[in-house]
Amino acid sequence: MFSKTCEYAIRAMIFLAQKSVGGKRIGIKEIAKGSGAPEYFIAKVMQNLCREGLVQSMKGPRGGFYLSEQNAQCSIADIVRAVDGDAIFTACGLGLHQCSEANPCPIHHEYKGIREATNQMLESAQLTSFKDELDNQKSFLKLH
Amino acid sequence: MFSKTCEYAIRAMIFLAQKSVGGKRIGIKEIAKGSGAPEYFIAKVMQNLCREGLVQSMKGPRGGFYLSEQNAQCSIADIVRAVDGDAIFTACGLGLHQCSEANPCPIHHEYKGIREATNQMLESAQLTSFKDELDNQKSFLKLH
DNA sequence: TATTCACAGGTTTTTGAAAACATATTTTCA
DNA sequence: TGAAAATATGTTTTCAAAAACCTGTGAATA
Repeated sequence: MFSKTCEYAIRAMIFLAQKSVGGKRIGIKEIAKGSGAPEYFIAKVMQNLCREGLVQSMKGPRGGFYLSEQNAQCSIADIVRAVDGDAIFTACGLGLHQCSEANPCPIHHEYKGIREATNQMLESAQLTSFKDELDNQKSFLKLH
Repeated sequence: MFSKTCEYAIRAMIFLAQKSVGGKRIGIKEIAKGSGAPEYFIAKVMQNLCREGLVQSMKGPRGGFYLSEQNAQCSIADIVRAVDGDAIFTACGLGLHQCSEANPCPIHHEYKGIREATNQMLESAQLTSFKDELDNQKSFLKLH
């Protein structure tokens, strides 16, 4: 569904959503550990997300990454768009570039339904909504 | 959604479903052209599908690939399983191996709904059902 | 029965995502 | 104000999927 990079990004952002309360900064090492992603790799991904404004960062001692109030409202869909682009929201299931409503591939209409359901799911999944479940151990990011 | 290899495979099988009527054999060159896949690459994919029994083949002059009656009943899901394995039918949306009903990731329940809808769509999409639409130009495999 | 056609299948090459590394830059705080 | 901490960024390496190549093998038919 998502690229490996995107999976790392989503996990890192959810981890941040749980840990970065009140603008608290979280170091890249802790993020890497908490999201189960390679440190150097997730560092680069976080930089990109930072440049796109989905997350904030601060250098220096006691620095790290953190979420603004607005960032906490962002959805999984926002992260996916930033990392994987919008192919998942628009691309043909069979990889046909010329597939469209007017020129549908054999599974176009069926696939469209799936795609729309996926879009809606990803758009409505906000980072804020994950914190409570994680805190109450109703969901988990890693084996505990 | 699918690997590039799998997209080729699905397209090739749909192409076959349209062209191989009454057990008529279709050469690999025509399949490559008709599915828009690299010739040598799709040849290897077809061999694998043949070994798994999803398609039949015959060597020699006037040889090629063809679908048995039973093969024509096979679904997109069957092809996906043969090429990409069943990860798409079971894997966690965030790529967490330990994610399960008892140990759900933050998007587990939402994603499960999508996955089940996808499964059902792929299982019910049989090759036979595509031929008519393609013949009547209600759907297309390539730009015409 | 020999020739030719087309799939079978092993090997190699290419490509791009993923991961790792090294260095620069910025910020904090003693 | 300088040392240390932490992100920023460019470069390199690794690895697997994708693509290409080449020779082997079986079947049809003239």
